Amino acid sequence: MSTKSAPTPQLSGKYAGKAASTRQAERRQKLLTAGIKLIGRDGYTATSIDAICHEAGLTKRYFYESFSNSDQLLIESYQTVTQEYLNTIMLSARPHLNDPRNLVRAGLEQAFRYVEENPDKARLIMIEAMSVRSQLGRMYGESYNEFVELLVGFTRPFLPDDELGDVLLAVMARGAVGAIIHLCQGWIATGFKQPVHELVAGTELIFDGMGRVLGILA
Amino acid sequence: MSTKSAPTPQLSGKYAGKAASTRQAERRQKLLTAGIKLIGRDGYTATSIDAICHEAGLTKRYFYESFSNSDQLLIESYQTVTQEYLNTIMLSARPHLNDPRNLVRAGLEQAFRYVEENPDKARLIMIEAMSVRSQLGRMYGESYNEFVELLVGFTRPFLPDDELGDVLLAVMARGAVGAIIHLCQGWIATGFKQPVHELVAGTELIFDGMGRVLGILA
DNA sequence: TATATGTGATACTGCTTCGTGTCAAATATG
DNA sequence: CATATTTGACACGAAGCAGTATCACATATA
Repeated sequence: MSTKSAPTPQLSGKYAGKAASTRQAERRQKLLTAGIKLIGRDGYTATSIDAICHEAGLTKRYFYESFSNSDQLLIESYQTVTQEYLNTIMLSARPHLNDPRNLVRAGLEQAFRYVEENPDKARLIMIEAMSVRSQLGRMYGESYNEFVELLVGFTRPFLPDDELGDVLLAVMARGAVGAIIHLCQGWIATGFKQPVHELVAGTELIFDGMGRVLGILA
Repeated sequence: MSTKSAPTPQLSGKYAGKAASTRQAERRQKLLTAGIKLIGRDGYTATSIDAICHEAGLTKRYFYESFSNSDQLLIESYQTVTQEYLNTIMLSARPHLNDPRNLVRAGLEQAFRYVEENPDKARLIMIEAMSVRSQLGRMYGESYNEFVELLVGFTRPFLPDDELGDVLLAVMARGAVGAIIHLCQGWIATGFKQPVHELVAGTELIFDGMGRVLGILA
């Protein structure tokens, strides 16, 4: 009983041909995907942990293996989708880094198009995330500011040396982000009735005005 | 037993010196006030009907006398507070109806000041209302558009005959509302750290730019 | 005083969800 | 084949809340 006492502890054994860490990562990903889908489609408060597990084809045990509660999943979902959203906008804008007007237009078009093509994800990051934002004001200062940083980053190269002040520039950028988000929220809530080009054109005019104030455009 | 069968039904009797309808209206108002306070302070999902009744000094029976469920109360609270919010802004702006710059400044100052002075109410209409907005997209098209109408109404007198198109004007106005709301949301979430004058100044610049685009300002 | 209605406190049912625990089947190792 | 771990299905207790009902007390009218 002593010689064989520890019967080959077999830590991190394989199963289904995959290592334990791999399996766990896959489960986590499944839960995240399921959470994004259900929370975005049905709303955060209407989505139970059981429902997410069912959608993911797993059981609750594995939910608590990867997340401590449903807030955690919402936060992670929010960050994941927000990152994806910003990436697609950046990719659309990047080809026009030297032309402010086309830069704005390309970015805005993608900002709205993504919402139309991914309504659940958009609902998640633009509407449902508020449920937890009220509890975690931090998120507002973290993941969300990336959007603002993106905007300021695109703008700065065109700025004259006027020195308007970083504070005011930041406020304007946050306001611009708010304009886009708010228009998307209304768009989602009314079933995407308004054509995308109208939203883009109107938002372009707002950016146009800010460009003039900043001394970038005529 | 038949002559006195209907024992003086005594419909709508008095109590505590007040008519039945008066008493009921007072109870309803108490519940509304309590709901605004608690939902704004603790969040919609964290506020139970029992808690609202306790805060109002009433019992559940009277909650269901005036509202069919908690969603109803949230909607009514939202509409009440939104109306109050718009009224204070209008009152602040009205003295400057002939001067666009001061009109904008006065309106914006009040828009932010109200939030700082009534954080619970602001949280209610700018953050918690989203909880039910996702289910009732209608609200977005009703009570909320009053804000947009307010803005367009203030703007129209200054518009040249350029005819930019009502559609684009509406999109711009909704975007401007979104900018303000979004800035307020962030401001609330970060505990009102940023001084109000910075928010006003930055937002003023956005409106300034829109004014130029619309041909109102130089 | 007697009766009817308004009021407040509280109990109760039914439902849902969370978070944890149990147990048998499936898959690995020796 | 024997043993250990992983997995899935499900059960269970605790808690919270919605919505309704009950009962004693307060206030009105006759």
